[in-house]
Amino acid sequence: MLGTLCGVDHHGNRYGRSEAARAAVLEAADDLLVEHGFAGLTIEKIAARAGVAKQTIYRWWPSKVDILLEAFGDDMAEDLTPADHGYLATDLREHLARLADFLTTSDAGAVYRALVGQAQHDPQLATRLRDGHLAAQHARDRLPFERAIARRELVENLDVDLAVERLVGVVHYRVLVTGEPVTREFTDALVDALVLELT
Amino acid sequence: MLGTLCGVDHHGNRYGRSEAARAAVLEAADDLLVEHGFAGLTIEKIAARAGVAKQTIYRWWPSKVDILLEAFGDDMAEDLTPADHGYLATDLREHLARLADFLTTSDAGAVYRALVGQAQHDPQLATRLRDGHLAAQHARDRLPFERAIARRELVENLDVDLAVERLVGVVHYRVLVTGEPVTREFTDALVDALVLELT
Amino acid sequence: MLGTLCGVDHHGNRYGRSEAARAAVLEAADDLLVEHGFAGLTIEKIAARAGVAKQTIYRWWPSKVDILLEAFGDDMAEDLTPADHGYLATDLREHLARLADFLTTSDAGAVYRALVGQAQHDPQLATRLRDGHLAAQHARDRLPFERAIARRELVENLDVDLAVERLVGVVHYRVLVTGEPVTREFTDALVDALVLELT
Amino acid sequence: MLGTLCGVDHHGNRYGRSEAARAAVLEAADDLLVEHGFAGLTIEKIAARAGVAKQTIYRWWPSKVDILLEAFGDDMAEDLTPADHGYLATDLREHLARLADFLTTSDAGAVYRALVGQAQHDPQLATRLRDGHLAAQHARDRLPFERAIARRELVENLDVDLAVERLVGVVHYRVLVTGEPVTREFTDALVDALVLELT
DNA sequence: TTCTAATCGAGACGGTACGTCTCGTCTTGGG
DNA sequence: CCCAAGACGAGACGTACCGTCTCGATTAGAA
Repeated sequence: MLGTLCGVDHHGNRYGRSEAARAAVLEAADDLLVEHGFAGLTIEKIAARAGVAKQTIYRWWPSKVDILLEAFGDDMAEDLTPADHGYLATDLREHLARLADFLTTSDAGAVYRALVGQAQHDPQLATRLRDGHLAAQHARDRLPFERAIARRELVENLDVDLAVERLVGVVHYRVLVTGEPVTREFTDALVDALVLELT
Repeated sequence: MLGTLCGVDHHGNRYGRSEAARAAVLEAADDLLVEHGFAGLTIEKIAARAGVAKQTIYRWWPSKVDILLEAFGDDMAEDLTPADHGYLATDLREHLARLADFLTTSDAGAVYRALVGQAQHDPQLATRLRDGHLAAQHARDRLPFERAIARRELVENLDVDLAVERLVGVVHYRVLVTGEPVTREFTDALVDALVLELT
Repeated sequence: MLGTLCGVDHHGNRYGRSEAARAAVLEAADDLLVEHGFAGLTIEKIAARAGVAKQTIYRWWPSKVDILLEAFGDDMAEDLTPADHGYLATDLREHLARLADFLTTSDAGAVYRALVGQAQHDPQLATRLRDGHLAAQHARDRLPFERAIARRELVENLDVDLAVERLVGVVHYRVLVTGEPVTREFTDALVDALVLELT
Repeated sequence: MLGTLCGVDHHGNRYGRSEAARAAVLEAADDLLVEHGFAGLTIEKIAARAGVAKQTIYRWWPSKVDILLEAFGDDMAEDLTPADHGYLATDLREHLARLADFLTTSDAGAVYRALVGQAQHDPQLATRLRDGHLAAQHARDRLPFERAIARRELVENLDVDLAVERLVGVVHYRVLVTGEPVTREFTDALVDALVLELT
């Protein structure tokens, strides 16, 4: 949030930027990405759609991926924080199903896939994505395991990072590489196999 | 190979294309991708670097990803066909280590990552990539498991596809998403956990 | 003239530029200058009006004044070459009336006035205008006097340059500075006074 | 003059405008015109150079030519009021020499040339220039002739306007169009020829 | 041997988007 | 009420590539 000075609808002043313009740009970027894909997402079209001058975009965002990063915001944290059901298997089943849903059906997931795709060509974006979002998400992904360890459901010296990657990685692979559907049956089977192995 | 008619250095004839031009384009594309990244890979620059007219490129390749796909060629099949050591664990350990090496260090791996990245923005490319290369690779990835089933090392009704994805997917996740190094220790641990679980 | 290769209607080739594009640009520039003035004459609008890409303009003309200079072309030579009536007074009367008409009513005159105006801010344009057109026009302006000297109507040691400026300069002053109409009465009076003085 | 309230150095008060800001703007405009020419004279740069907000300029001057007009002020009246020597030839020689000097060497002359140049693209400016300065100057230019008529040096029914233009116009032509130097010899010759013809 | 048709290089063409610049307007907090 | 500061919508600037086109030269099998 940019502070109380920015909430008013105005055309700019020396003490703060236009919140209306900022919101319009983010929404336009989101819409255009979903409608026309990453290639169809140009600064020119964002500006036109948002009813905003190009210069206003360049003033606040260095590139279109910065717009997407800001539009992406905290969607991941909001949608992908695992709930605590008291059982590891249940926690993981729910969480992985949510992850699959997020990646394949949500608008935020579309932005995420575009960003990860672009990160293959842009090492700087890759770094920012990892530091800004993936690290935090990884910490959230660890929670079910850590809770299970705390309640003695799992052994203490478990390699939690590896366990997380063995779930999350497989789902990502389907989404990003093979493109096969990620059904509830698939994620449940993935979780069950792992939980069976670990306990 | 395009046959004996194409090998000569010439500026055109009515029965075949210039093999020299074809090779120059593929090499220029490869070089530019490695040097300047996917964004710096333009038809204009490929033509200039290859000493070839733009029209010659457009005549034979619909887009720059087609050039990359052709440059990518059968590198994957050559580098990533699993050897048969007689033991599932050994086969998988070797294969996964090769995969990690291919993805992170080889030129072909760089092209592969660029193509997968671009496929996030280009569903048509995604389809071609899957049909043309990923399906074949998946079949090769299955070989160690199928051989283990044949020699009764594994049960017959094993979900081989799932097992493959639980190995390959995790490595891809590290390479494409988190960017963490994929060490031999990591791939061995991945294989050992799976093999222990399945046998 | 650009040679026989340029007359064909095409979209460009390595041996010549598109005459159609060139003509469209010059005509569009002329039209826009007359309609919207020099300030409303932008490369963007010329391109749009001419149905031509901006790059095509930048390829051939360094700036919009170069377009005007080319559009101006040889209009001055065509319209302002004094005829020979055998009498100094008649020659000058006709010539000065033509000059007034050219400057105040013709499209080429509008371009000329814009160029002279712009030359006040652009010394390089001033030089090109003088070397390219004004010098030649001055030579033409001298013709009636030189013919009169040849036929002994005027003395041999007459300062022809000064005489020319005393006619042409006054007309320019009205057109460029005071904006008063330049009537036939005015130009005739100007000529008569001078001729009376010289003979 | 704007009164005693305006002389103080302040950042705003409710009774009048800042004289300091006004003077800074005029001086900055003058400097920028001389240093970078008319094209380099932008409201943005004037504001930056004068240490003044753009809005302050737009509040008081509709456009940059208005600033120049105000900066131009009464320089013409001060420099170009013909003195009375008692002889037509002397009056005119002095006056025309002063005019040439004013147009070619003074700062005010540079502003004048820029304004006349811009007036070729801007009919409104042309009108204001004529009504505001040129008419008054023309009246001053007539003075030597009117004094000569009064003292019977010239006939009463002389076309004074034409006579003025035949001197002033030729000098303007050299300055604005041909760019040739306007020497004392030239102006003297011009005057002498006219005076000889009229008397 | 000459003819013919496809390919080659070169590069001009109409476009689209880029990122920068300046315009003239607006909104603000302080004097 | 004026001032500075500066964000805003607007739109032109000159550049880079896009994908299409036209051209003359090159080439080798067919006539």
